[in-house]
Amino acid sequence: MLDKSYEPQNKENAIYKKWEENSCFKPASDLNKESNKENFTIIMPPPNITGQLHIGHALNNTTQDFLIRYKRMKGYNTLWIPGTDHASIATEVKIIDALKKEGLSKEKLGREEFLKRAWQWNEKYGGRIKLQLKSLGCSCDWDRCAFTMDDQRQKSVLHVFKQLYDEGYIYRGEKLINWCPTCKTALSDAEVEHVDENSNLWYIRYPYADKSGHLVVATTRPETIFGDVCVAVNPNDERYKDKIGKEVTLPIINKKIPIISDDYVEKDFGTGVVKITPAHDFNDYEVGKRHGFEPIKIMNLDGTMNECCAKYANLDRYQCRKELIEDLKSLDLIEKIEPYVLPKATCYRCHNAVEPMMSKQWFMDMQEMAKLGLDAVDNNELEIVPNRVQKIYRNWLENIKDWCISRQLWWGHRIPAFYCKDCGNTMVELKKPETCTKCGSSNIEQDPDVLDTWFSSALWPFSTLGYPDDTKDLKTFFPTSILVTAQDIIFFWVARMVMLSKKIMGKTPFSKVLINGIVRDDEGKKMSKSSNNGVDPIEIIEKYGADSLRLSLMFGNGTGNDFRFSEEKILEDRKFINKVFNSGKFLELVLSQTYETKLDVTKLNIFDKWIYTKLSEAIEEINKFIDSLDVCQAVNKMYSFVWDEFCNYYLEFLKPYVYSDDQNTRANACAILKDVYLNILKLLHPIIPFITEDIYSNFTHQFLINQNYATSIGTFEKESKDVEKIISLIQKIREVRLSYNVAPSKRITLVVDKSNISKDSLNIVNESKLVLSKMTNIEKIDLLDNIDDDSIKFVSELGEFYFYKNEVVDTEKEREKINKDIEKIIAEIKILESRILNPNFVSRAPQQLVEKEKSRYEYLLNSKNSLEEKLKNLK
RNA sequence: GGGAGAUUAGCGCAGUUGGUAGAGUACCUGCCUUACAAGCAGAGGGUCAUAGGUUCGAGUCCUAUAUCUCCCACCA
Repeated sequence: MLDKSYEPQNKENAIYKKWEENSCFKPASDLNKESNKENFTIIMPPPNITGQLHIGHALNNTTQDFLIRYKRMKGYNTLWIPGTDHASIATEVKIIDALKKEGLSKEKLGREEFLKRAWQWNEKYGGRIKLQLKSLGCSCDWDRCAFTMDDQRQKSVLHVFKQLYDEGYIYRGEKLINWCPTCKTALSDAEVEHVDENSNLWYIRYPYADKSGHLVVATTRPETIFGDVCVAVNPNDERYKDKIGKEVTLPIINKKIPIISDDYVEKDFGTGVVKITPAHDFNDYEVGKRHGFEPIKIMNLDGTMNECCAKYANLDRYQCRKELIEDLKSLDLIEKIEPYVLPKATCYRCHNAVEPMMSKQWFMDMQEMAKLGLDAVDNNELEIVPNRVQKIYRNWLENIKDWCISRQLWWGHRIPAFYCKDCGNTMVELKKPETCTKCGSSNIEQDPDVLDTWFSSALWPFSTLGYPDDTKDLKTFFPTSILVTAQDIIFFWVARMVMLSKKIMGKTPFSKVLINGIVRDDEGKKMSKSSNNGVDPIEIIEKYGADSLRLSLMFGNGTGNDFRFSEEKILEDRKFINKVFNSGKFLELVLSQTYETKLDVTKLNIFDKWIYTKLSEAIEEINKFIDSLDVCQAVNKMYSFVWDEFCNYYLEFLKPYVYSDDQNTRANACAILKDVYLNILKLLHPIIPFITEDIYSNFTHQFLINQNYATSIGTFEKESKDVEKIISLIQKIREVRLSYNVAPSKRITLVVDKSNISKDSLNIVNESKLVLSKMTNIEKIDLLDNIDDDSIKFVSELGEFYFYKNEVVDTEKEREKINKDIEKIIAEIKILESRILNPNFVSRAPQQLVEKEKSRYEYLLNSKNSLEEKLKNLK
């Protein structure tokens, strides 16, 4: 028995449990079942364990689950691997915050204790995430669930690191890198975010060393003057040509530095003179290198100034700036101060200012890697949907710099580099070496740093399948089929997976990437942890059910377009599920009042043939849409087929038959209804898995999740067209009844002019007598040889029909109505004339179209004439 | 500074080879018709941001402009 009404809240968890217990999420190959088709594999983008999932994750995972469920029913050997990401820096930031509240710090706790905390954190939040995914109905194989820090994934990371080191792609060196003084770690370029900040451009006087006056330097960072190695001008700048080679004296510390020329300097910006601080600015670093200057470090890693900065040593850089400006002012060395907006580099995790700093770090050489990534799209090994995103991907790879992969953090994969403390030898090994390979000393220490969290993510498509071990999974499921992800991690993640998969595995990790849109809140703002407007999917699921949430996320939103989330939309979309549920109730009711026979295909009436044709068309269209990853359109089609065609028409067509007095008619009608309905459940299962499973098992005592996808008995063109004509007749009758204000309860007579209707039309009308009377409240159909002049005439595709005037009446309404119709027709005639009377159209448009328009034109002219005549005869 | 997307009915949106603008929701009218009032039947509502262009024909292709959003970016 189905529930009294649609109430998903208490059922979904139980259904999910049943699926799990019955290994429904396993690939067929695991269960030694034959699967008739190839593999279909998705590796889930692992959510960070920093917190819980929001609606954006729900959208992402619903899309994946939709595809997996669809392919599973299509007979593919499907595997969806779930997992979570340790999110090195993000998690560490969170844990440090939590420690702060306890009055603790990372340092006080020590590395070992800190890592214990991190693992506890993982238990808690990783667990919550899994629960959320299950609530959403994700049919992933939990036995294969992976975590970027679990043993197998650690093993993958070590192997890849060692291989790339041995091959020379990974190296260690001192370079200018992005440093977060708050998180106290290096960052990659991708981890730096630029935000506009209102600041100033300070014009500082640098006196010439020979005291012959001064140069004015414009800078946004006055506090870095202590690290200046020279000042630069453009070689073609007439103002300064004769000054090149002279020296200026740095204020405060009175150090002499030369004036050099470099093309990098723009004549038109500021004063055309740039101070060069190689240790604290990326451009200056390049300029300094070109001219052979050693960078001078002036900052400590915590963002305070160091001993090079005279009395400002140990001041924070911003405090230093403030005091320095005051001091320069009192020395009359500030020419002027202009307000200036500059893009400030900030840390993508803590959002504090990032400093370029000289530091010894590990890097990955990206030149060759980038080429691999570009090849993937150039050779069509990788398709990105929507296509425009490919440009972003390509642009990033074309401008890539070496990747700084070491982080001064504790939570992450410890770099497998070991240093001999006696001779300084570096060894990269999977295990700590007992003795130094060079000097034999046993005084060996491991590098304290960990890897960028995205290093392990980059290996995800093969680490999850068991790399570096030669596993069956790796052989069977790599490369995977499709990646579904969000646009904002295309650099962090997608590009790096492609590069490293090609490098390590020799193959592109997936052939397609589907980029889903960004979820916004109901005010249109991006949902994110930082803006704190995220919505917990579980909250929504508890209120409306997972099916409602899933449907709402996928319905009526262009695939890849941004999505505006609102509870109102869920309420609207939930109605569809209610509709599906209630049509199931109807089937149940009808079955309870009859006995069932085997479906007799030879006994289909025109309505049955129509719905099967419609079902075929729907299946075909939906398949096409899903194959082109247009999930939105697929769901739109499901919606209109089920609601409009099945519920609104077919169920009504069917009623006279399922309530028929003839047992056989009744039994067959029920069997057909059941067949169509069960196929609809199959059709809908990928989008609303719980309710469809619940109803399906209620009728069949079988799992729906593992059934084959929907099929139809066939298509019947003639009957299908006939029924379309009946539908238009029904609509016409309803319209006419309403326009004459005939009470819905009033049963009236439909009149047919015997001499003026085709045999075919008459047959169709006869066959649909029952249906017509039920759906339009027609009492009887009169076939007459002569029609009274004052009968109410209307035209449908089946021919001309009439109502008796005394049953319908009201001349005034009639006149109004006819006038309105004529107006409409005239408008359309005008449009058609503009074409048909245009010789260009007639000669250049496709012949078929021309014919069609012409006959439509004829038809409209006739209709217009007869209506005008009608109007004349109206008394 | 560079790039991308958006602009369609009151609202939030769909519309892939160019061929008379679509569903949902809201509003209006009439219905508690034995699956469903979370429903049924019907009506109204749009020079598809603006201006040009290509074409027999443009929401759809091209070029500008405007507004909004996002991404990238070292002009000190």
